[in-house]
Parts: sequence; C-alpha cells; structure tokens
Amino acid sequence: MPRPFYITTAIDYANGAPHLGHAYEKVLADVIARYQRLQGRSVHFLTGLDEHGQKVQQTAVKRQIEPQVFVDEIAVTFQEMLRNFQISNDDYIRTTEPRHKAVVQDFLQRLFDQGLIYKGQKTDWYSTRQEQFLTDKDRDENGNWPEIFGEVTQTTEENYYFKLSQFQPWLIEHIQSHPDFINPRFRQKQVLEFLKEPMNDLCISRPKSRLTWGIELPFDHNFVTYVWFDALTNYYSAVATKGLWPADIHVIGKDILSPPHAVYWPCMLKALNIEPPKQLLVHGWWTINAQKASKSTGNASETLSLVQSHGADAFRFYLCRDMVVGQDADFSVKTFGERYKSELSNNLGNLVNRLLNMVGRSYAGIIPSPAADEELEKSLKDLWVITERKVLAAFEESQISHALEALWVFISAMNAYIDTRAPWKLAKSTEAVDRAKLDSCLATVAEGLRLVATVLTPIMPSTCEKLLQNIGADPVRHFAGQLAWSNVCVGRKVSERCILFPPVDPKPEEATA
RNA sequence: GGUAGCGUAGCUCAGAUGGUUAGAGCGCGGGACUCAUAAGCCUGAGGUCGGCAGUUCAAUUCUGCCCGCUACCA
Repeated sequence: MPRPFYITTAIDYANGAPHLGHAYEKVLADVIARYQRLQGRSVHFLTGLDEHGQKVQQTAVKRQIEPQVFVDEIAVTFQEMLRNFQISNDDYIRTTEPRHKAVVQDFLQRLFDQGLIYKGQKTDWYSTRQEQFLTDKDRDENGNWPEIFGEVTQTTEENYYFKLSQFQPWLIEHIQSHPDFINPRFRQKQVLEFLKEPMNDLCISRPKSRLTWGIELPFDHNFVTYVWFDALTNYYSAVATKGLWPADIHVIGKDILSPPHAVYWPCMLKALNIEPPKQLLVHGWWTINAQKASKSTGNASETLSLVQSHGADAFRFYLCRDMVVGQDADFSVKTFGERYKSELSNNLGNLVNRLLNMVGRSYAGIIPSPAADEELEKSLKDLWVITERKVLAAFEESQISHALEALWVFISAMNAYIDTRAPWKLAKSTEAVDRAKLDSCLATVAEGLRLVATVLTPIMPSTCEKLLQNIGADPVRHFAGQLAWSNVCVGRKVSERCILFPPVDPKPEEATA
C-alpha cells in the first residue's frame, strides 16, 4: 500500500474577502489532488485559514466584536468559495482550533527545551498612531518619519527568537541535493541567492501588551507566538495524528516562497527533527485586466462572479489554461469569454453534439461497432497515444496548461477527422462499404470523447461526468484501464442533445469594455 | 542599490539542455462544406524571437553589457 499523497495549499489570511488569487491556488491544488485520486492513490488534501494576528485583532476591535466571531464569519465566506469552485479538500484547518494550538505549543516547547528558542532584546522605532514598528525604509528622503506615523518613539522590546541561522548550511545543502524541492526550478535560484547572506534569527513572539490574539507561548504566558510558527505549522498540525507527514506538495504563491516556505519552514522542521515537505509548488500572480489585483478596487473579488455566469468548471478550465504554473498571468473577462466560446463551446461542446446528433439520426442513438478502421482512424489512435503521454507527463509535473494544450490538439484533430470522413455523406449512401466507414467514424469519435472526458476529469469534474453520461459511458473512478483506446462505448445509448457550455451573454458593462 | 523573473506574430502566450523554412490560440483575409451550440474544416497574410557585442562551423536559445516591465531583498 503506497503512502497517501498529502497536498496542501497555503492557508488564507482571515482579513478580507476571498479573491481570484485564493481561488486559483485552491483550484490548482484540487486538480492535482483529483488527478492523484484518479491515478489510484489515496489522497489527503488540506486547505484552511490563518486566523490570528494583528490585523484580525484590529478589525475585530474596530467592529466591536470578538476576534473569534469575526474569523468565524470570514471562514464561512472562504468555505463558500471552496464549494463554488468544487474544491475537493479532505480537511479544513483553522489556526484557532485546539488541535492546531496544541501542536504549535508542543513545537515551541520542544525547541525552547533544546535551547533553540531564546529571549532577546531589540531596539525599534514605534509609531503609536499606526500601531506598528518602523524601519529605516519608512523614512522619507530627508531621513525623517513621514507625517502619517505621528509621534515615533524609540522602544526596546524583549521577544523570543528562534535560532534559525544555525540551520542555514543544512538548508543550502538540502535545496541543492533536492532539485524537486522547489518547483518550478527557476525559483530555486532566488532562494539560494537569499541564502548567500547570513540569516538573522527569527523573531517569533509578541508581548501580550501589543497582541493578545494569538497562541500563547507555553513557557512564557506574557507572550503569544507571531506569524510563522502559528501559520506554517498548520501543515503538520492538521495531520499530526494521521501519520501523513511529510507533505508531498505545498502549493504556494511566489510571494511566500522565500523566506517563509523555503527557509523558515524547513528549518523549523529540521530543528524538531521532522522531515521537510517533498515539494513547494510555486505559482505566480494573476493580474486583472493588466492591473495588479487589488482589495481596494475589488477587482479581484468581482472576477469570482464568473463562476455564477459560466460555471465552476469553465472557470477552473480558464485558470488552468491561461496560467503557466510559476509565471504570472492576466485575467480578463474578455479572454475568459473567448476561451469559453472558442475552446469549450465550439471545439469541445459542439463536437459532442456533432456525435450525438449523428448517432441519433443514423443509429437510433446506439453507438455502432467500428467496422472499417483505416488510416484515418489509425492516425487518430496514434495521436491519442501521444496525447495521453503528454497529458499525464504534464499532470505529473503539475503543468496543467500543458496538459490542456495537448488535449485540445487532439480535440481539434477529431473535428478535422469528422470533416475528412464526412459522415453526413456516408449516411446517405446505401453501399455497405460506406456504412462500415460510418460505423467506424462514429465509434471513433465516441471513443475519442470518452478518453478526453476521462483525462479532463480532474480539471472539469462535473462537465466530464455529464459528457460521459451523455455518450453512454460510465463515470470515471480510476484511470487504470480507462486511458487506452477501447470499444467500451459500443452498443451504449447516447442522449439526444447535450449543451455542455451554453452561450453566455456578456454583462452590458463588460460588452463595451 | 542588490538579486531573480519576464521582454517571441495585431492580441494572449507556448517553446528551444545551440542546428533544417520559429509555434499555438484568438483576431483578420480567402475557399470548400453542412452532421453540429451560425459551430467545424482547409488556406493566406503577419515575427531581423527587446537592443548591442562576444563565444561558436552555427544563437532567438549560451556569456557580457544596455533598455523596459515585475517581484523579492536592502
């Protein structure tokens, strides 16, 4: 029995509404999780919410509610997003849960007992008005503190530090000897560059006088732990009792690769004598209509409404199709609409109806047996072998856009194949030879579509299920034995008509954009 | 300022561990067809692969410098 495949996303910070970036990361992880399940592996897929910290506390105070009440509200909106995008996570961790707090405190205590956490002092400038610490880069060009900070005072604060620096040599060696640790590879350089400089130890606490909304240090009740020990530990705390560690993939954005995930997290684990995760899968950022995604303009949240108009699967498809994992991509309603119409409605959806109609007309809806396979059929089958190999390789590398590219080459080839065969002509012929060709043509397209829908299931689960059902095929449970060209659809009854991707009218304000 | 990434057809982007005429989709022009969600197919136009220099028999692909954009760090 192989070890279960454990995949996570970063946990979202509970301060604000879910937006495109949140959704994308879940979709990417979900596609990989579904792929692995179809490959027959047992999968554990975790996502969750990061609920502590200054900003949450501030917002709660502002709204005059308990922080827990506030994050409970936020959690609902994020979980609703997961449902909207058909995310198949097996667990949802919230950092305010007892199971999480217990592990965080255990980690901290163990490191403290080993002498890897120590108390230190640091002198800082503090802005009372903004309630934040300042650094030299906050100064204006004359070296003064800008007006917005109000009175700035110098303070000395005691805090706890984790001896991060002593794990630096190990980390460099680990990254160099595990080329798959950071995917895509080019991100690795960035991390190794960062590691050329000596690291500072990591400040891991805040005094309760400043921050109460956090997990208390087990060895000093006057402090809570701050950010990284709280947030990163979720990956472990969620499966602490399940024996699933190490994680196979942490799906994260490029902004939190270095230092948090590529430096702090592996060093924390090393200090605790726990294996590091196998891989960090680092995706880029979406811009919205060529502009940076912004909470203030709300552009990143508004895009999510396309789930309602076009459906979760179409949205998932677009996200997977248009972003090369690791690079940035631009999201636009226009591009979304074009992809939807062209690739989903016209290429794929219409192809399904071409088949259904012809099978209905010539065979009373029963898929015929391929009676006369010739060169045309053979070359399509050969193309499938290539396509299958490319698609699976792309999934294995988490390069979903490559899988879709290859798949659409095959879909186009099927449309071209139909035109070459011209089954509407064959259907008018009374010659047995033509009838045999017609049999083959429709059987071939049916089988091609079955294969496409099978392998496309991780990306568009509902649509593929519907497609398979409409061509009389069984739902996909596993890829095993399902990806080879076969005649399983022969004799199956197809439905009359199936609109997988109905035309969607653009909203009035978008039509002019 | 340092580091990394990006800069390829009108648009959005793939790709090349250096090697025949650099690819796709969309958009645009032309054509034949009609089974289908006015979809599909064929075909054409369109690029000195950011600029300069170097290494090489050969560079868009490697190296250096420069320019522009982005991110991280200081």
